[in-house]
Amino acid sequence: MDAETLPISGERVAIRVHHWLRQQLMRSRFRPGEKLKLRTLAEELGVSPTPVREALARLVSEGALEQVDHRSARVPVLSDVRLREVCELRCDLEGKAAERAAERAGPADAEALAAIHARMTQARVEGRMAEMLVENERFHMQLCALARMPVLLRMVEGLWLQCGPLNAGLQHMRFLHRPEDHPHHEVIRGIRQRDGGLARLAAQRDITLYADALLRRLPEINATQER
Amino acid sequence: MDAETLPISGERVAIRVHHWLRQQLMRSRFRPGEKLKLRTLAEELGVSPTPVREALARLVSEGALEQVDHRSARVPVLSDVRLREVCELRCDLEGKAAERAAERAGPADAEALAAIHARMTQARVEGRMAEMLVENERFHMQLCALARMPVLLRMVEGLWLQCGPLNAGLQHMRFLHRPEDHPHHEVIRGIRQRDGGLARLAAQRDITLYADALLRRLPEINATQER
DNA sequence: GGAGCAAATTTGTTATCACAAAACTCGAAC
DNA sequence: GTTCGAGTTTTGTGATAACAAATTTGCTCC
Repeated sequence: MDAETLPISGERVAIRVHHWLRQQLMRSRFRPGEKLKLRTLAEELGVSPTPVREALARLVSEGALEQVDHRSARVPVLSDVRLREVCELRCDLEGKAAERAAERAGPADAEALAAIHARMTQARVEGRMAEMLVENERFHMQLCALARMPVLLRMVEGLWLQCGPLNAGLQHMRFLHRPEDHPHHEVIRGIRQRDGGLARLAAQRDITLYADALLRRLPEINATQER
Repeated sequence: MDAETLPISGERVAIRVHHWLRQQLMRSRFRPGEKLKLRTLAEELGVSPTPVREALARLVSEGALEQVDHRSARVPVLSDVRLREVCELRCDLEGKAAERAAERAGPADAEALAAIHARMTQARVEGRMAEMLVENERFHMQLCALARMPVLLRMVEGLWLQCGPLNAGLQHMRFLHRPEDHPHHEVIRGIRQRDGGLARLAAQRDITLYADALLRRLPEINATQER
């Protein structure tokens, strides 16, 4: 489950470091406000500072990290209004993606989506929360991929990355809804029935529920921030 | 008007190179499909390859450049469908920004916007097309800034950057509409009257007209691509 | 003249080094 | 006990060099 070491995938070291850091951010390894130190990361990964530098620069450009005092990079501390903005944009963009996906996806795509959701539910009931979060992300990204809008997909990935460090606060959260009431079910139904409006509304409801839960937890999450 | 040399602004070399490359892309200095070579750029700017590398990596992450064969970076060649997608997303996001700006901006903001548009019109009638494009970009970015949504602003900047290399094709284009019919006027009116719906529709009409004109020119623009 | 292939050159990647600025440490003074 | 400051350490930046992969060149053979 854990991967303290660099993934073998990808050829260039800088790309591998970028993926690794991305994964660590989505798994909330770093707390909001924490500074990421060049040599520390390089030493842990067994590489030189140069590719780590490139990876950090990319993450800053993607909005996953923020530059502080024009020197070091740190995990952003999301304010209440900023988290609301990210979630509002996710509603717009993922809503559009869901609608387009319903128009373009075939039956096999809908079943693949259902399979992902099933794995997610299984992980949740068995208490493997980290895995649950991974499958949830996979569900949303797969939905966006079905819309066949690569620019939109990239933007949604960026928005997810900005929320990543906060997901730790969801690990110990109670169920937001009973399994059979999960909004994903209606999303899947929208895809199956090629009902774009239904898929859009369901996706937006899913995000809204997530946002509300996160906003309630935000004060205590930010209380644990570094510095 | 021209700036072959690095801007003095910003402290770090990598940041300056990044800004410079961004500017060059918006001014269509590089053709679609052109490869950007590390040592060539570094020599031209009188710096070492290291900061140029970081700048290129950032631009790839922003979608302004694309990685080819996992090695070099090149200016993307926008297909018809991809340009449509970018413009559709611009419609959605800038439309939302215009609506929010109308709700949040004050009278002084509206006049500042009108002043930018006046400078743009002046530049256009006097044939200074490059300057016209700069002022047009300033108008749209200022509009997004008035919405006070920093995440949205960053995403719109990214979308503009992807269209930047194509703007050369607009330099020699006929007027899209008579000056008094320019959609910007209705955007400004929407801001003045705090009419979010009007501002949104006008902004979207502006983008649609731009997109249609660009799509007509796209074949000949892509015909001049490199390699 | 064109195809194939090897040498030479170009080009991107990464590690190392020197440097400057920021952060930290540790006393001393009040 | 707190504050200030000098010296040390840490940390990021950018140039350089070594290396590898890709590209180009130029020659031969058909």
